[in-house]
Amino acid sequence: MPTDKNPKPARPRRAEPTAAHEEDQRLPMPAAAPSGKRLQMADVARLAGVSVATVSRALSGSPLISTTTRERIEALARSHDYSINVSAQNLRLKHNRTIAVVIPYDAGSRQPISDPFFLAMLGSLADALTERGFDMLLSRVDAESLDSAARVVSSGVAIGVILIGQWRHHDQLNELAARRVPIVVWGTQMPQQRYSSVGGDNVAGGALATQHLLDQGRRRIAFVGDPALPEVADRHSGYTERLRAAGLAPSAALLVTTPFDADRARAGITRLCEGGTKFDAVFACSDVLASAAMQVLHRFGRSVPGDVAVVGYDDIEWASHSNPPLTTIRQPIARAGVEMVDALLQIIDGSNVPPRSLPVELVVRSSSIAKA
Amino acid sequence: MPTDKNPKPARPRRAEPTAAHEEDQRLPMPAAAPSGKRLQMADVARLAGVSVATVSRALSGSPLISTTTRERIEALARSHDYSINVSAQNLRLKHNRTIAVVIPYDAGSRQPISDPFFLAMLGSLADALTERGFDMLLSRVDAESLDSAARVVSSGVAIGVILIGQWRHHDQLNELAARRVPIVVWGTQMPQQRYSSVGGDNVAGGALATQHLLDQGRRRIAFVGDPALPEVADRHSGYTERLRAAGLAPSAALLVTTPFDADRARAGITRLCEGGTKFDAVFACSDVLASAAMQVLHRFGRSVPGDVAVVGYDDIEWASHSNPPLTTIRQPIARAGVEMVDALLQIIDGSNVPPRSLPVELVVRSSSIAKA
DNA sequence: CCCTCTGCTGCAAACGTTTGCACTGACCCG
DNA sequence: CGGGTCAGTGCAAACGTTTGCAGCAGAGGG
Repeated sequence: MPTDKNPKPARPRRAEPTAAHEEDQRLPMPAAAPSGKRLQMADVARLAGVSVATVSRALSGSPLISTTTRERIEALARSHDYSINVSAQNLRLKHNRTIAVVIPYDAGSRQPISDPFFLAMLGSLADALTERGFDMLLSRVDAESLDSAARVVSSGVAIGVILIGQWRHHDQLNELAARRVPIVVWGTQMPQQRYSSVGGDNVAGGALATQHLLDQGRRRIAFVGDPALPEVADRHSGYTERLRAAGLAPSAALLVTTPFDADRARAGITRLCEGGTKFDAVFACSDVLASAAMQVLHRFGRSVPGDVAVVGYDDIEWASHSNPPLTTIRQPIARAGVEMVDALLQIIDGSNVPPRSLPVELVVRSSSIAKA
Repeated sequence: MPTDKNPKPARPRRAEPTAAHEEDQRLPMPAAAPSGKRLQMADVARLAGVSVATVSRALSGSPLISTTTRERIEALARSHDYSINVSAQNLRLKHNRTIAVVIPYDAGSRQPISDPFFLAMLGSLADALTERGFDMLLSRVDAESLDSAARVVSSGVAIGVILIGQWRHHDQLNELAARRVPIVVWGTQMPQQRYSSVGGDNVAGGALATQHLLDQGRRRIAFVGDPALPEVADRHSGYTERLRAAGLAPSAALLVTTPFDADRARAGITRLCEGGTKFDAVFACSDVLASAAMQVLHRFGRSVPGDVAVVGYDDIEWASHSNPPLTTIRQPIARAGVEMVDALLQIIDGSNVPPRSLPVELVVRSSSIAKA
């Protein structure tokens, strides 16, 4: 009974005639009425015989409402499956529970959304946000105009931004932070950084991988990645540091500079194989790159790990399924999601959150272990 | 000059005193004011010396506004980086540009969000939605109470739902559709289906894979997957159909029933290998499953493709990098995103969209080709 | 019997847009 | 010069909530 028997004729509100019988014949309506009309708080109030204020308070759990009334209203709302209009609520509250996750779309340095590591991170964030009762708005923005990411918060759609994606956009990010846009980015800490970041400990990761290869008796370790990217730079410094500690000099000939893109990586590694440089190991800055390396090596008839030991980075799902299973540096993906959400929430509360670095871990599988 | 020289003293609106100098000292404010105060349409109007109505029209491109005025206002808005309050707009317009993408979280039949195929689909949807100017709200909901997915639209947060994920929730979905929730699901068409779906042509996919293996001279083809899932059932029927056409009888001993989960798949295939059943090929219902199969086969000393040919499904990124590269059925992921968005938009416009089936394609790589 | 207090509830004013309608000049035509 | 059209603008009423404040009934104390 949508229309109660309450007289109250002086109610020129709006049409809403013939409420009931227009919900199964939707042809007459040109394009509107995807769902007839949704009922709102006022309807619930009428049904319950109370005012909207009471309904509002009841549903929000205000202590001002008696338990009996609250329960009656809750039951009513549920049975009519009423759900509160979030736009109106957000407008009134000047607040919401949405976090924007943006993946910069960088036409230049290719790391399209298909990269499994990013996608896994996305999953992790989705879980972390759901866990804490936030909605996740996923956006793809042009990396060149990152501040369009700020719009999502300045327009009140979301209360903060989590940025994942390889970045060389330090300055833009600093500017965003200066404009008080709550933001957390996945990446390495950089000098003069005014925004918050969460990332794996890339220096340690690079060192771990390199040391492991050295421990296997490898001496000529190729490095695959683009040191122009901050995270890769850190991994590279861990790499050189370990080499030096072992009394070895890093060789430029062993550096394969390539973005996080399988095709480009294959090309680079092919050049390495074709060149005269000898090498007995590869440290690749992502598992995708390591996979590319293994493919090329296979094509050149060099066995893994017999002739060349390979270590990757990230420990994506695939790493354990590859043939041979890939030794790699595990990034704490699940924890990363939680930490980023935590950090962002603190920033929104006004705290100043210093960059965090999460521990990484060497996962030894067979791609780096000589059978001998 | 935030406060203009316009007298207008009778304006008891709200505080907003000392507008300028409270934006860099935010300590006094307890927890609010993460960004001072954001300026709104009224501010822009004041700055421009016009009414809010004019600003609203100018920014929305109404033809009622003269070009000069519009440009002046646009410039003003941009320079003060004003962005319109979306909550207010949505409230007034009773409409928005957000689509919810939900990935059911099914504790039972495991296909966690880490599955690369789903993640790729997510990326595809993100791109398709961005393309068309929609925001994407990503939700994880318990598959058992799928109708909580309806809340997102009945509360006005989104105007429609795209559901991706393996499902055995036909009835719940029918009920959602009956409640006029605009929804599109990724999957196979089923009898008595009242909701819209988009999916690959699973029967054809199963047939394609099977025929290919038959063409390679394989006769005892194991099927890996769980035919209780509608999509897998279709693939299985394509498989049996081709077998029969070749004069072979499908054997229950060659069916490895397993969910889309690498560990469970490994266990199942291990049992197959240990059992006495002979087989010379594997058709796995996802690339992840195929990968698991190849691992187990390797462990049992059976070569791929020499002893056993393997064909997967999906053609995820990994498939081409595997060793040996995996023959597989390619699902048109990029197109899937576009089609689902299209379908949903049509539904929202009131059309009735029949289920769509997208063509799949056999991608031959070395995992199925005997070197002989 | 009056007053206060407590425990609920309702009224009405925001929140920041959009848009129907009314209005104002300017211009043109007869 | 009157009347009509027209382009451009402003007023004010929604949109569906939340919440400060006021009201009101009943209990209890003086």
